[in-house]
Amino acid sequence: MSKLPSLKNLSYLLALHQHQNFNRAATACNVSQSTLSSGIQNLEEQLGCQLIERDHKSFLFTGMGEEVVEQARRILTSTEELLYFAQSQGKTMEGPLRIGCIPTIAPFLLGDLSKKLQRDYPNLQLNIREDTTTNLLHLLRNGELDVLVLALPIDIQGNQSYVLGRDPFKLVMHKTLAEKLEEPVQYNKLPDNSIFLLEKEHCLTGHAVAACELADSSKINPFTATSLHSLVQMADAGLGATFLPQMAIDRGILNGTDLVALKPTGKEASRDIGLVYRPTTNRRQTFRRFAEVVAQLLPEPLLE
Amino acid sequence: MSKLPSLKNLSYLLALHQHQNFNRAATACNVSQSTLSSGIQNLEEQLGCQLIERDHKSFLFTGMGEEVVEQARRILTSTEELLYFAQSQGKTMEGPLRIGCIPTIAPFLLGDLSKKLQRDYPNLQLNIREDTTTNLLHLLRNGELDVLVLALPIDIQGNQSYVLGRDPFKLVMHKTLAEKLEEPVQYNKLPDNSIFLLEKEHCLTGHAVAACELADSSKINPFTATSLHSLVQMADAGLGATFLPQMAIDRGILNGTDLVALKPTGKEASRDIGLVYRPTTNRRQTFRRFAEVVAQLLPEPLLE
DNA sequence: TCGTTTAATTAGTATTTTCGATTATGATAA
DNA sequence: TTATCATAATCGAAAATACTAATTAAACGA
Repeated sequence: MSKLPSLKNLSYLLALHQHQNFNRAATACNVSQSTLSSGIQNLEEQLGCQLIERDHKSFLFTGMGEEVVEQARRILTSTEELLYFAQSQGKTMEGPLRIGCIPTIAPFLLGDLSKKLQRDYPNLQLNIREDTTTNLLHLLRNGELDVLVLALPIDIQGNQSYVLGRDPFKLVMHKTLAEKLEEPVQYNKLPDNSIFLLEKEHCLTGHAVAACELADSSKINPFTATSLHSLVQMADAGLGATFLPQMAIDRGILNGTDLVALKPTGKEASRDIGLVYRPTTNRRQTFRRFAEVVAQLLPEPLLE
Repeated sequence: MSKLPSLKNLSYLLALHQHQNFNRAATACNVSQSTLSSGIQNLEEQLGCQLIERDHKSFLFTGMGEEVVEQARRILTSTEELLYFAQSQGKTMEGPLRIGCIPTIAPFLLGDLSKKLQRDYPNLQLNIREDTTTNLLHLLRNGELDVLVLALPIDIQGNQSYVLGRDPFKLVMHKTLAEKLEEPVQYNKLPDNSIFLLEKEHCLTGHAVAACELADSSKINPFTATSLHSLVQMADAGLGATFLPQMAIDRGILNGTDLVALKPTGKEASRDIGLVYRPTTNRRQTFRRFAEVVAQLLPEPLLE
């Protein structure tokens, strides 16, 4: 069996991929350009295939090169995790914690969360990324994030997860519109096209439609918003109603508006908030503790 | 950030864990005992924690040492996979393929399968392990196997899977017992304690009970068998009936007996045969092609 | 007590890695 | 056109490291 590529050379490859320039990559690695250059050549020789195409002056990663980069990133991440795990003697709630969170949770959770975590666990270094579910899962897979706070259920693609709590949906509309309605609101009392939702990239939309038994799509306005705040503004302008998560309402998203929140139809009109992490992690203890802290900030904590 | 541990030292640690002896481990690594010894010490220093307890003469892995071994095994496996992937230029159906298979599938599949694979893909080196579902999943996780052929549904623990085909259950009994029965067999026509099953370690048992709607446990004999062949012998001796997968019957497990196979109750009286692999694999193409070959050998192939 | 087996240690050697300087190539500006 | 700049590859010397053989020290069994 031929010799394994060295982690050092793999990290050179990653740096080169990131900086797309030998000198800058070398600087980032704290080595000379020649070291990095020969490291890459070495790697290509060991792997027996071309990773980058050199066309004098510049270069380009080959398809294989890109694949190797992906794989190498995972290997290096695992090794870094091993190192950190051992160095911290497996202690919980220490070291960097890279959290991914979706846009319909992040603004209503992370403020209080990071305040609390920084107070109670000063050795925990938080690093937060807000993005769509799909992108976050990709970053998790590649080891660029440690743990995700998402709305479930979703396809977690080979990761592990558990539910932290429930976040009820409320039907939000201008108070003048709400006057003649009683809870739970029957959607057929609403005019057609009067319910506004987020773009379908946001899982909130799907979850709300499912949980609130909003089968009658004629009530849904085809115009979609890009954020909860624009939904609020549209509703406040009297254009119609919308669904908002209780979390957002609790953090005052309706303050200064003339909107009221009503209970919608659907006996489980809520979304689940859950934690997702790689099955190969060695930080389950930390994630568990983290989960408990997050759960305390949810409208309906649900953690055995 | 401190320096990453080297793959070499990690492999020394794995060898030591495997051989539990510095000399033998060193020999296995093709290095001298002193090299391995200092490699381990080096590693302990880098990781900043004790991995093995030395009590003069002998040694013992610490808890942390065991954890590090687990993690290191994954890292090395990934790196080996990367190496092989690159060296084979990502070609499919080449190189070693380490297959795990359960005892109620293996004997009726692997003969034909390996013959076929060796003929069509001479560059594929098969390596087959037969064990229980639980053990196979553990070996898969640790990178000691590449792909599993199992009966689904089961908890695949963060792995990925798909179904290859269906394998119907048949109720097998002595022909004299079968004379007065009609298909599908109503279990209440059978005497109490007359159905023999495998030990509960075999998932076949659970699958059969569920799929064949065998709720009435008074029919099940508490004595359990350890292999399908002993079930056959017990049934042939007239002790009672049993469930066998169609695969086994097709490969002639009833030859030379006075047993007949009847259709049992249950509108989906069958188990699914599926493939399981790590989500981080880079050999999906190979697994897919492999799956197609396996599917062709199943009673009811089911692969889109 | 002596010989055996074990892992750690030591000192010398071999190998690998790294750097700085240099070269070669193309792009850009004068 | 020529000079200048930026890029990546190459080369030889220096530094760091990995490795070995021989030795030590401790434990065990005959």
